[in-house]
Amino acid sequence: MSIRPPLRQRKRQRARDQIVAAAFELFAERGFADVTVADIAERAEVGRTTFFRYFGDKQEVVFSEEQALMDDWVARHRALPPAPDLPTALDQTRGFTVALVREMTADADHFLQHERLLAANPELADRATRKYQRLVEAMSENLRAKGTPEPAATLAPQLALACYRTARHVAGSDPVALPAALEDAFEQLIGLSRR
Amino acid sequence: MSIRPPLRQRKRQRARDQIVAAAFELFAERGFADVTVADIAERAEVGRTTFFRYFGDKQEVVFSEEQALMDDWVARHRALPPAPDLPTALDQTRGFTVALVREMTADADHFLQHERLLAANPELADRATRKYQRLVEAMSENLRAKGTPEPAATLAPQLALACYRTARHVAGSDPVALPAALEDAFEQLIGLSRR
DNA sequence: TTCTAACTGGTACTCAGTACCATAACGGAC
DNA sequence: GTCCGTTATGGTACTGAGTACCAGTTAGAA
Repeated sequence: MSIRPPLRQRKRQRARDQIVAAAFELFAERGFADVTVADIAERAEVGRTTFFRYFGDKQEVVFSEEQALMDDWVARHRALPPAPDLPTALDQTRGFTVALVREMTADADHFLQHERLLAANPELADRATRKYQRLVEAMSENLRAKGTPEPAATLAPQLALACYRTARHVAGSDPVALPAALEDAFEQLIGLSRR
Repeated sequence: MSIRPPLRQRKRQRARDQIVAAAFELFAERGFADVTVADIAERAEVGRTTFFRYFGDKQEVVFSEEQALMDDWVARHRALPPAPDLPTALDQTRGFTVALVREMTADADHFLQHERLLAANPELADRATRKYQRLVEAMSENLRAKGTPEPAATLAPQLALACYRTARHVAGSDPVALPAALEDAFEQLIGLSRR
């Protein structure tokens, strides 16, 4: 007896996959703004209503995969050892963030496709910002739970985000240059201590 | 002959003010989500079309005053002396940001009213985040124009934003505690150097 | 006064997102 | 297999944001 999930669940997954595939096809053809939810539903061969049952809004489908990844990384972050002060927390966050970004940019094509969508649609970039913000807050929450005092628990992940944004600016949308730029930004930040 | 602007311009300003006043009244009465643009237009005694001529969307009216303030602060930032390296840039940015936040929180009632709106409406908080991000980018632009090298030009303002967010988390929505919390966050950050 | 440009508000439209409902299909019971 | 409750589906109908267009009005200059 195989461990495959029940039919219900498989159907759900298939419908979801169809919607995502249809959406990305259409976005690539016509751009995010010129695709309606009805278009996506039609190509995915589901009702318009069904689309909204799987995704809260049109933007959400763009981040469907990222969300799962992020949840995974938050869980991994929870397993990290305690960091009792800011320098320790920052160093730990540095290692974690660099690893996260390396994974995010590992599939360069996928990363670039996503980048292009965000670059062409400010509303999507805003949504991405919101996602990052939530990730950072989850990291702070984890640190706090393991005894890192305030404001270090909040500050360390926020500083990591600052480094990430800086790297994003310096490296443009080059997925290869991004990890190195991120390391450099952290170097500059930590380098404040050796002066 | 007085230096008052021509009638056209005064009328424009009055219409704009009426819309803003009507909007904030209604938001206070019913909350942002339960007020339609048609409601605002009606109370302001203008057509629905006119509303959209003054504000790009319903959210924008919430930030109408903040936007003018920010433009002003960006101009002031442009007049700051050059900062040739990261420590200098960070120190300069620290002073600037603290002053900015002190002004923002000076009118405690106004600040709190705004806070409540953002707290109750995540979409508005997102929009605020976008505004901050633009402010930070403008600051980076200024630094770059005056010769601050990368990544310091990008990093310094991003670090300031990290401190601000940290302060926001620590101080909650207390406008009195916020400036002090911000100073503390900067202390922690700069304090990395004295270790 | 007259002409032009700017401003206005109305109509009509598209589309996102929500509420509701009747129907179909899964999956467990016997 | 049959029956039944739960869950998923897709359709209809609605609200409200935002856009395009247009005809009428008004400021301000000639």
